[in-house]
Amino acid sequence: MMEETRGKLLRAARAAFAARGYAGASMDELTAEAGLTRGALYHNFGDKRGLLQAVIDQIDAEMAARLRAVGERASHPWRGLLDEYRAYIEMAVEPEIQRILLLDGPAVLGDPSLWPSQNACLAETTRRIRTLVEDGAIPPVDAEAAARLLNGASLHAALWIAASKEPEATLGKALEAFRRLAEGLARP
Amino acid sequence: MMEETRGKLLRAARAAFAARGYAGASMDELTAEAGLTRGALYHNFGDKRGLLQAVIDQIDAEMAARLRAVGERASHPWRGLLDEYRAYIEMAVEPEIQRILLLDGPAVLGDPSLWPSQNACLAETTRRIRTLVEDGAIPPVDAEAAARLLNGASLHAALWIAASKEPEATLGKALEAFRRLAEGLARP
DNA sequence: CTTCTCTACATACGGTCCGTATGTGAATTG
DNA sequence: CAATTCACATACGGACCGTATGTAGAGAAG
Repeated sequence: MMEETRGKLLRAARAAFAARGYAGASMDELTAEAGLTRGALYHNFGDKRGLLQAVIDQIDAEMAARLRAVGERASHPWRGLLDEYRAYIEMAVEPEIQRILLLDGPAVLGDPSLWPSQNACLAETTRRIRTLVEDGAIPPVDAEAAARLLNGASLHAALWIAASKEPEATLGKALEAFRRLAEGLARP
Repeated sequence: MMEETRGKLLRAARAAFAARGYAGASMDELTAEAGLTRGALYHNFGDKRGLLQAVIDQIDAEMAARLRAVGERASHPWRGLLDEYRAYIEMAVEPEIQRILLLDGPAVLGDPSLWPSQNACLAETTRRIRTLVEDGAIPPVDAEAAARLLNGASLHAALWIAASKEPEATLGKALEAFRRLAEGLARP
């Protein structure tokens, strides 16, 4: 079964990329870990970049689903936006996501918005901002531009937190500063 | 003269990293381009990462100087902040800076704020925000947190612009959204 | 039932690249 | 003038990626 092979390789690749980084991950080791050889890998994913792309698509989809769930649980649309970004930052602190999606991904594959996965995370936050504008909850703004900037801010916050000695305190500072910035969107 | 050798290698490395990316740049080619061999490189910079570090320190210092110059030319402190970030975004669109400092740098060396260069750019914008707070121009805010988020937003804006079909229009959208976010800092 | 083809991998090979170990000529020091 | 150090060159080993080739099994064709 080919689908099973792909699954095994994806799991092994996620673990290897997360643990050693894209450049440091050996395809021989990684495939052996999955009980296969590089032949299977090149047959299914084309090359090493293709494998990274597949891993990223998977992670991106998972993150977008988590974001949407968080946003939908919120009592108020504006609160939903803040909750989503809090969740985004917290996810971006996870080593696997940070290493693969935020550091290696852009370096190897270039601008995330050009990825085939279409960057589901970005689409999700863009959609939410657009909804806020359409509902009149915030003044008109280019939703994609705002989402991109807020995503960038969140991502940097996550790098900061991950490298911090006191992650909890740093998270608090980052969230407070983020709220201030986001409120710039809410004012006329 | 050792300083001259370092200079030659740094120039060649900047060009090679910018053109082919860190992973794609061959140290044999790069050193040959400088009229030297890998021996000189390992003697002066330790390893490939050390060379990247040196290149990044150089670029970072240049950017910080440019930022400071822009900020000081401004008529008003708040305007200085906006001008600085406009300049930051415009610099971050330059292929050399984007490729080396923003994409490969974090992937290879990790969080920029931990770099020996101390990230002069971040220090510069942090200093400017702190000044605004101390002068009472904006309400109190954690200057480092705000600077990190705004830098992250700018960086993402630059990636967006660089990948855009119509960079000028995209730059306009990004700057407008950025102004909105920054104004969140200015309100009580 | 036989044969042929096609698929999904495995194996083999070549070339590139990095880091280190070693060599070397010039400058410096005592 | 001998000895040492420095700044760089050369040589070597090992790892890794991509491709070319091999192969066992399944299904189609006749």
